[in-house]
Amino acid sequence: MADDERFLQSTLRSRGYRLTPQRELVLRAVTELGHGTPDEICARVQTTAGVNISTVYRTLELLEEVGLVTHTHLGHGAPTYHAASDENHLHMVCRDCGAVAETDVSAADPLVQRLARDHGFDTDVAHFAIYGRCRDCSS
Amino acid sequence: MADDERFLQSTLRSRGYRLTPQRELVLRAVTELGHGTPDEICARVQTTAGVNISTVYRTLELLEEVGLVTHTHLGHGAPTYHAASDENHLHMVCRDCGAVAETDVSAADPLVQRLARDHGFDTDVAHFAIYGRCRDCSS
DNA sequence: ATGGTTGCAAAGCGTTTGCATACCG
DNA sequence: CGGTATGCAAACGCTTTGCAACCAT
Repeated sequence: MADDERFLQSTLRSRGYRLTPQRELVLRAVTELGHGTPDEICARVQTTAGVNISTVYRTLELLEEVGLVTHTHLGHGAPTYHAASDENHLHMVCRDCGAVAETDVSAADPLVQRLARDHGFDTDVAHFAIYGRCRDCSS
Repeated sequence: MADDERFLQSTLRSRGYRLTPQRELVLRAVTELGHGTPDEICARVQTTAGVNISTVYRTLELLEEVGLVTHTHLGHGAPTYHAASDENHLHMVCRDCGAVAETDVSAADPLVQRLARDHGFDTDVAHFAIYGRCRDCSS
């Protein structure tokens, strides 16, 4: 049994969940893709095995609950999932061309600190994208 | 003819659009509500007249294009529209209890300036909510 | 009169759910 | 074996679209 399979199993079982082939496949797809919508993740899994889209949704929710994946909203469409092991980054989405750029979460440190101080709010900066106009579309 | 009706008419006509009763009604509903989803705006309009939900969607898109309304994503559900004349504010959404609090956009000034300097990115901070955990749910 | 605008109904996308079957532990 | 997890299909919430009738200019 591979190390990460064992890790996944213990993570799941400690919360009363079971290790299934589907759950391994979905987690592997997310990790390999880097990021993807439920649909993209499902498509990726289909290249090697059959997993139903409902199962992908249920599995992503479960993997998020146990802390192995997270999701981000880049716009009105489907959210993007990525492995929690991925370093956290901010997504900048251009309102005009739709381009998505990334930057370090530390750029938001002053905002995070201010919301903590003024409102006791514990911010997850990466959950929503930053919206605006990119350099190219500003000119 | 009322002043704001005249203003709406000139705003629309200068771009080749027409002034219709539906457009007046939708704009008034947004202004009076302060903020609302397309559905809520439609319901508000229904109290005085019949406007189809498709027309509400089309009208909100048009009013946004001409700069009279804007919308914000507070979560996975329907976006929230508000009159552009409303002062801009940030929405903080609690991941646990769902509470929505507001704060001034200036809280994000350092972030906005940094993205402008480092990436030439012109940020619309209010378009997406700030996600996290509120004071009550943090304890 | 002419072309933008509306209402309606149907289709669309992304997601959730009920239920019988399958299979993990 | 007991109960969780899956696949399937149907329903769901929100939004867009095609089209004929309507109406602002």
